[in-house]
Amino acid sequence: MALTDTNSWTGIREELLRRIHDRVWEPGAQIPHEADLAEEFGCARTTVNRALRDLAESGLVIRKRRAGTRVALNPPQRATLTIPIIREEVEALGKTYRHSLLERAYQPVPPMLHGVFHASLGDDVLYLKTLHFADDRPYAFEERYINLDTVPEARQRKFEVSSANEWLVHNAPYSRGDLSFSALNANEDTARILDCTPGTALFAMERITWTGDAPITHVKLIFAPGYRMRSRI
Amino acid sequence: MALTDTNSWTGIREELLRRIHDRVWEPGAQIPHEADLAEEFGCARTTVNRALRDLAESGLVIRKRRAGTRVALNPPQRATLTIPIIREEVEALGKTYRHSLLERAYQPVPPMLHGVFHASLGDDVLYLKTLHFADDRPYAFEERYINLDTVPEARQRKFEVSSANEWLVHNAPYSRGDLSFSALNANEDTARILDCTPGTALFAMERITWTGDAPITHVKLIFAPGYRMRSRI
DNA sequence: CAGTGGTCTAGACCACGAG
DNA sequence: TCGTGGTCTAGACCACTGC
Repeated sequence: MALTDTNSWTGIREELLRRIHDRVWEPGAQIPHEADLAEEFGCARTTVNRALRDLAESGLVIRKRRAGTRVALNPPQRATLTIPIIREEVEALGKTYRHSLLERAYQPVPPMLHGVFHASLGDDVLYLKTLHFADDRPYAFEERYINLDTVPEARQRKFEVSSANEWLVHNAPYSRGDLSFSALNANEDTARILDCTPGTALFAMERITWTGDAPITHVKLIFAPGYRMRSRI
Repeated sequence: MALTDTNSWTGIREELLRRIHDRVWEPGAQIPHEADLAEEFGCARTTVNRALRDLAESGLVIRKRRAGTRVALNPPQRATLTIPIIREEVEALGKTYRHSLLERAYQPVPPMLHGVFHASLGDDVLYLKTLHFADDRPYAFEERYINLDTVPEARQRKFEVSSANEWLVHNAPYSRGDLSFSALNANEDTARILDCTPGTALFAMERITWTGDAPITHVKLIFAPGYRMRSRI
């Protein structure tokens, strides 16, 4: 009866979705085995598997060996957000990008990062302070620490032409990263740099990336007032 | 030479990842066809396909028919963030959750949402103002509009015991949602409700969910000071 | 222990889109 | 147009885990 192709895995996925939405299968209820569904749809079990795997990835069903597949009780709302390189983000807005390196220094690991950059405490890290512009207006302020144990080549780079962001993406691929987002009030310095009033609420993103167990870099990005991060479920 | 199983799709994925990280295949370069890789690893093409598909999903390679597979030039940083039901988020922190309904009213569609809730302008929407607590401290303040055309049953619900959030998740599954995150300064009202100083920077999330083309609900959540949203790449 | 999902195979046909 | 990825099949064995 389905209008969709029940022979393609996407078609099967749509039909399964429909049954979940229409409460043919209640939340928490177990749904038929792959083998049964395959028979019902007249396709190979692999195809049903593909459809169910996709639903499981989006969190709508929970699959366990032996226990079968159940409709999720509290379908988590998963959103994939793409964090582009700032230059691309700005250019996608139709604006002209440029950035300016405010500071470049070798510093001891700051206390905040001791737990993370567990490099020998005497060692220095490369500290970079960058301001990103969109059409000559401040767009985001970046503070970055680079682990020189992991990326020694960074010593040779000035990061004036291409930003550390881009250079690292191309030259020190990470395998894992921790992200966090928050809101903070602009202090005197930040306000001056981002050209706003002290106290203004600003959107901030922090990120640490790792290659295996070795931390590569820690970045804190503070966006100019009015920034919104968007995503779609 | 690889230490990983080269017969499992995850093993193959790790080996491909290694070659990308080690620059065996430069960014932008084309990598061998599935068939060649399958031969090299001594496995079925399907298995290589699975590994490559996974890398493509995470944005590390770009696949096109006829054109082959290339290492992405600017691997976008994709993060999957899971937005839980607030009650679960609070309980996961080991705190006690409760919520309090501050207001429940039928209102005309607010101007801000005219473009979205293109219901006949005379129609009312259900407006809800809720405060979420963690251990009796304000956790998040929620303002919500519910489209009664889409979810007429909401009229019957008081939303005092179970929150609108949970009720909707269970009773009006959405097919699509738009999310945005921002920072804002607490105004007098918000500050009073969230028990903070006016002007404090607060983290806010807005979400509109749809079922097909019909909007279900618009929510704006403003979190108490100090909130961080975390994610992992 | 045994049932369920997870994965792999070898082969086939198809759809897209670059050249 | 035709090479490349996308998908489907029928069958098999395996791994996990609830019963």
